[in-house]
Amino acid sequence: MAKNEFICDCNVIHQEIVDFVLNDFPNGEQFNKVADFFKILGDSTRSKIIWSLSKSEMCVCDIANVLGMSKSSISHQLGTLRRSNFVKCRKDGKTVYYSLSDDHVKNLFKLGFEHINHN
Amino acid sequence: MAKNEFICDCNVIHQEIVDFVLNDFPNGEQFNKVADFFKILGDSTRSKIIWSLSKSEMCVCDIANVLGMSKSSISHQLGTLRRSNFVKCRKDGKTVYYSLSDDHVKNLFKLGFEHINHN
DNA sequence: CATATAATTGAATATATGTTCAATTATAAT
DNA sequence: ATTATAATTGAACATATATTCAATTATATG
Repeated sequence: MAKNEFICDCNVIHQEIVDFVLNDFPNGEQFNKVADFFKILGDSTRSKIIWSLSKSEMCVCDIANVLGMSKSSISHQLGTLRRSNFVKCRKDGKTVYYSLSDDHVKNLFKLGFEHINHN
Repeated sequence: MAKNEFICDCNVIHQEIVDFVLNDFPNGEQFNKVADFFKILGDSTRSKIIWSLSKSEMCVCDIANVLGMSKSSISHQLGTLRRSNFVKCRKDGKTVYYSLSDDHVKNLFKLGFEHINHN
């Protein structure tokens, strides 16, 4: 009994195509990682933060003012961005300054912007 | 009264930085579009579908078999991908064949994969 | 026409996620 | 020490989203 029968009630499975695609199919963990990576960019608040930091290093308060949002929500999002290595921070007295981790993110983000303005 | 006072309880706002960043800040709609764009890629099921379609045109049933998921859930996700123009489809009899809309998506997706394998 | 099947759809459910609010931490200043 | 403030944190809440299930549509075939 083919494993297909558990999943599908079709007769027209193109087995050779299924096999071809499955042949070098990355493992699930790979897909989770890519998805998690893109997910970070998939929120307008975070994308505004990334845009802002691509212009200048900023403290939490600056970002809150630019976005017109509470410091708390910005801080939560910065935490998310920090944990997924999109941004880094340095502390100076009571103030914490954030900046983009590297240009890689900046470039990919720009590609996204180009994309939406092209279509 | 500065508009800041509504948002922030800080004294150390760097007004010149805030102004500089606000100077050519895209409107909210732009950020929504970019975020929505990345959000589509930010799900492992959809990223598996995109990977699969980057290998070959496939019918719904083929994809369900490759991913080991129900036809219904795949069809729902294909609907999402179709509505946001990531994939296109053609009908042949009872079968619907899906493929990627263009190489742009494919390339951006590959960048994501490269990214996670570099860090 | 009646039946079979590939695919879609809508409703329901469960889970994930973003923001708010209140409390807390860490640092500076008096 | 006490007070003030920039930032973080956890819990609660509301919203968004992915999958399942059942029903339906569209096409092909006997």
